[in-house]
Amino acid sequence: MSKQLKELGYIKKKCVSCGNDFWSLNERYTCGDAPCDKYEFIGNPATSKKYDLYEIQNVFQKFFQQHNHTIIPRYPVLAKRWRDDVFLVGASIYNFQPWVTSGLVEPPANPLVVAQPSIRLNDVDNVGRTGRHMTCFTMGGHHAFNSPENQVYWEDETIKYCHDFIKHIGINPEEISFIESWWEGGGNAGPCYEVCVRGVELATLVFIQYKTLNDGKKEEIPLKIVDTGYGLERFAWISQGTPTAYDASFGPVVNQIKDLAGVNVNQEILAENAQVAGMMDIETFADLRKLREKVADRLGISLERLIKSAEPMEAVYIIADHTRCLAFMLADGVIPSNVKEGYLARLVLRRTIRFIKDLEMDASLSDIMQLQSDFLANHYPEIKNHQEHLQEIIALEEKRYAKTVSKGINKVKKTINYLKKQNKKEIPLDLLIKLYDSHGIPPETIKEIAEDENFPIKIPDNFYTLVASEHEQEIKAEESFHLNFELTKILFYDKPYETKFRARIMGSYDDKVILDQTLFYPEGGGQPSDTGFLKLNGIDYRVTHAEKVDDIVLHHIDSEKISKFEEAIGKQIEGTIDWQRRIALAQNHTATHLIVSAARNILGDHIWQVGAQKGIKKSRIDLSHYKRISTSEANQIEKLANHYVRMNSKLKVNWMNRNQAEKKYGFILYQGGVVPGSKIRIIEIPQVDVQACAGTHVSRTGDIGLIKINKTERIQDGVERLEFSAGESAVELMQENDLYLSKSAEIFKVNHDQLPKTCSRFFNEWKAFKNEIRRLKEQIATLKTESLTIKSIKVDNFEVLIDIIDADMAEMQKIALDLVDNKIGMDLVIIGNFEGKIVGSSSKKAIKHGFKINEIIKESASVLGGGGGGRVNLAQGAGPNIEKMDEALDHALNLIQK
RNA sequence: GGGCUGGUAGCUCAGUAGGUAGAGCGUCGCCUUGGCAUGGCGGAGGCCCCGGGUUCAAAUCCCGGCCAGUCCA
Repeated sequence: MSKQLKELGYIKKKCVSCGNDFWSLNERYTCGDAPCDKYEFIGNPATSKKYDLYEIQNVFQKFFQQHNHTIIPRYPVLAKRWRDDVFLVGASIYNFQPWVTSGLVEPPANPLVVAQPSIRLNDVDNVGRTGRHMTCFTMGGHHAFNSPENQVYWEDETIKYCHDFIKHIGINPEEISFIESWWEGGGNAGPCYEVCVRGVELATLVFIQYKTLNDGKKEEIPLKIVDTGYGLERFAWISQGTPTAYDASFGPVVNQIKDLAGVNVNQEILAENAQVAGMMDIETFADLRKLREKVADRLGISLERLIKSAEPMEAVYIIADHTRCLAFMLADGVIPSNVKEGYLARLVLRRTIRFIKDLEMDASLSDIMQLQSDFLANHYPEIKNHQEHLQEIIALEEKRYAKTVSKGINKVKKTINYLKKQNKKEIPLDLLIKLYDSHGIPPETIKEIAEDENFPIKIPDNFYTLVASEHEQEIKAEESFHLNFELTKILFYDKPYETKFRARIMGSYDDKVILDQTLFYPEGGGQPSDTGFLKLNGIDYRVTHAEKVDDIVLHHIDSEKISKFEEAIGKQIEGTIDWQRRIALAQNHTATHLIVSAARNILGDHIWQVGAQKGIKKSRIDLSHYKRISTSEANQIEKLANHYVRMNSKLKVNWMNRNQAEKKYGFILYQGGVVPGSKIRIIEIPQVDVQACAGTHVSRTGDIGLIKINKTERIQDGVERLEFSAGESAVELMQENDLYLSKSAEIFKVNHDQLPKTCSRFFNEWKAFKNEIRRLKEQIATLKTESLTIKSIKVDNFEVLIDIIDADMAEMQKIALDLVDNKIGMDLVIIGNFEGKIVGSSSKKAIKHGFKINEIIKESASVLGGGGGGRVNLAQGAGPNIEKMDEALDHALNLIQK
C-alpha cells in the first residue's frame, strides 16, 4: 500500500494470532491490538510525561496547527443542528456530513484539525466495566478534503503525521503497529489503518474514497477525504498508565464520586480487571460474565467476591462517564424526552440515577452533575454558561423518574398479587416485557421486588433484544424521480412584491407544468405554495399547487387541461399569483421568526424551533422546552413578538457562503431546519433574529400588523407547540374569541369580566341541585314504597309483588330494593312504569332458592321489544312497546310460577 | 415516526362477563378526654377527561380528540 511506511522503515507482517496484515519497525509477531496483545502500559506509562486529557488535546491540536492545519472549534454534540439523519455526533467527520463530504460545500478550512466530543451509546453496557468504553469521548481528527482541483494530502502524509505525532509525545515509534483494514460507514468506504501501541488502538486513519451504493457495490467519489480519529482519552490513558481510561480522563471527578459514595478500591482487582478487559472483545452484555469469570480465575477468588469488589467501583466510573456525557448533551441543547435524542438523554440520565441508588449515595444527580460541570467548565466555558438551565432540567428529571419508579413498584406489586391469586408460580415473560415496554420498569427492578414478595422470576439473557424485536418494522423507501429540465429561474426573491410575470413553457410532468422562470413559491420550509393562474392563449388556467424537485418548480394544473400546455412548449405565458395568499403567508412566516426569538428571550436560549407549519388563517410552531409553557409565559411571548412588530425593522436578506454565515452567526441559523446548499439565504431581523430561510417574508416587521397566540399544546415530551395567527387573521381570531365570550356572557346576562365568576357559580349550583334531586328522589322512592298498597301474591312460599307505578328508573331501583329487604319482606318484586322501563329485585331467600331475577327481567323486557338484565338481586330492562307492559308483567309472573 | 399503558372523591387507587359508583388517606361534625396522641360513630365531597357511536342500559365496548406515562427507531 503505502510507500511512506517503507520509507520510515516499517515492514509488513502477518499477525500470528488474528492473521491481519500489519506494519511495524521492529520484529514482532502479533498485530499490537487487543486481544492479540495485552495492555502493556497499566502501571507502566508509555511516555515519560503524563498528559491529562486537556493537555493532550492541546498538544494534538498544536501539533497539527504547526503542520499547516487550521484549528476549528468543536461542534455541538446535537447533530440535528446541521443534519437530520442522525441524532448525535459520533465522530469528528459527522461535522462535515453531508454538505462538505458530498462536495456541495467548501470545508471551513482545509486541512483542519478538531477535538470533537463524540457520543456513542451502542456500547453503553460496557462502560465502566472494560476500562476503555465511554459514552462520550474526544475524537481528535485531522481532515483533508481532496478535490480534483485541490489535492491537499493523502495516505503518505497522514501516516507520517501519525508516526511523528506519536513520537512527538514521547512514545518510541518501535512500539507502533499499523494494521491494514477496511472501513465502512455513513454510506462511504475506504481503506484504513488502525494504529496501536502496547495493546490499545490509539487512532484510526481512514481514506474515504468510495460511496456505498444500494446494491453494496462501491463507486469512486470525486472528493477523497482523509478521515482520522485519535482517541484522545486513550492517549491520556497510555501516558498515565492508570488502571482505566476514566481515571486518566476525568480522574478528579472519579475521585470525588468515590469519596462521596465511600467506595474502597482494591487496586489489585482493578488493575487485573483492566488487563483482562483489554484482552477480551467485549461486544455484548452476555460476554461480561465471561470477563468476570476470567478475572476471578486469574486472581484466584470466587466470582461473587469479584463482583462484590468490582461493582461499586464500576458504578463510580459509570456515574462519572454518564454525567460527562449528559453535560455535553444538555449544554448543547438536548431536552430529555420520550422521543429522538431526548430519549437518549433520558436513557443515560436514568441509568445514572440507578447507579447512584445502587451505591446508596446521599448525593443526588444534581450534586454530581455540579462536580462534573465544574470540572468540564475549566475547558468548556459553554457548559458553565448553561449551568442554571442544566440544573433545572436535572432536578425536574429526577422528580419525574422518582414518580415513574414508585408507580412502577406499585404496578409490579399489584401484578404479583394478581398472579398469586391466579395460582401462577412466576411472572410470564410477556408480562415482564410489557412492564418494561409500557411502564419503563427494568426487569432488574422487577426482580428485586419479586424477591421481596417471595415470587420467583427468570430474566432471559436476551431480554432487551426481545423487547427490540417487538418493535421491528419495515422502513419504507421513498420513491424519487428525476427531471430532465433546466433549473427554474426563481423570481420571487428579487421581486418580492410582484404578482405577474412572463415565462416560457419548458414542458410538463404528469399534470405539472414546468416554466423557465416563475414567481410561484413552491412548498418548502413549512411554507405552503403560492396559487394563481397561468394565462395561455388568452385563457387562465388555475395553478392549485407548486412544488420543487431538484430546483425545478412544478406548477400543478387541472389534469384535463395539461395537454394545452404540452402542445404549447416553447410558448410564452403570463402568470399571476394570488397576492392575498402570498402576503398572508409572508406575514405568518416572518411572525414565526419573531415568535421563536421572543420565546428564546422569555424562556431561555435552550429554546429551539423543531418544526413549523405556516398557514393563512393559522400557523403553528414547535419549540423544544422541558416543561409546559404557562399562560403567563405565552402572554409575555406574545407581547414581545408584537413589540418586535411595532419596531418595524427592515428585514435584511442576503445570500451568503455557508461557512462564512456559520462563522458569523453560528448554528442558530438553522432554527428553521436543515438548509441545503453551499450558498444559503440569510434572513436577518436586526437585533431580533437571524435564520437561514428560503421562505417569503414581509419587508418590514410592521407589515405583519398583529400576532395573536391562540393556544399552546404539548405535542410530545420536551416539545411545545404554539398556535398563532398573524395579520388580518389575527384580528379575525380575536374577533372570533370575542364572539365566544359575548355569546357566553349573553346566556348568563352578565358582562365579560363577570363570566368566570358566574360560570363557577352556575356550575356549583348545578352540582348542588343535582345532589338535592338525588336526595329528593330517594325520599320520594321511600314515600312511594310506604304508600304502595302491597298487593302481593303468594307463590309457593314466596311473597311476589308485581305492579305498575309512576316512577323513573332510579326511583324504581330504590323501591324494588326497599321492598325485598327485611322490613317489608317481599321476595320477588317486578315493577314497570309508563315509559316502558321495568325493574326487578329478589330477596336473599329467593336467590338461594334459585330464582334469577335478571333472567326473568330479560325475558319480560323482550315482550316490550327491548332487552334487559342485571344481577340476581337487582335487574332492569326496557323496551319501546309501552302498551305491552301488562303482558310483560304477566309473562314475568308466569315465569315465577313455573 | 411507530407501538403499548393510563385518565374514577382533595390525594393514592379498586371497580376484568356492560346492570345500585367504591376503599384508604385527607376534610368536616359528634362522642371518648382536664388537654393532647389516639379510638369510635356519622356527614359532605364524583360532568367516572372531552365529543361521537353501539345498546333497553356505557365508568366499562367501538371511533375521534385532549392530557399524562413508557418503549423502540
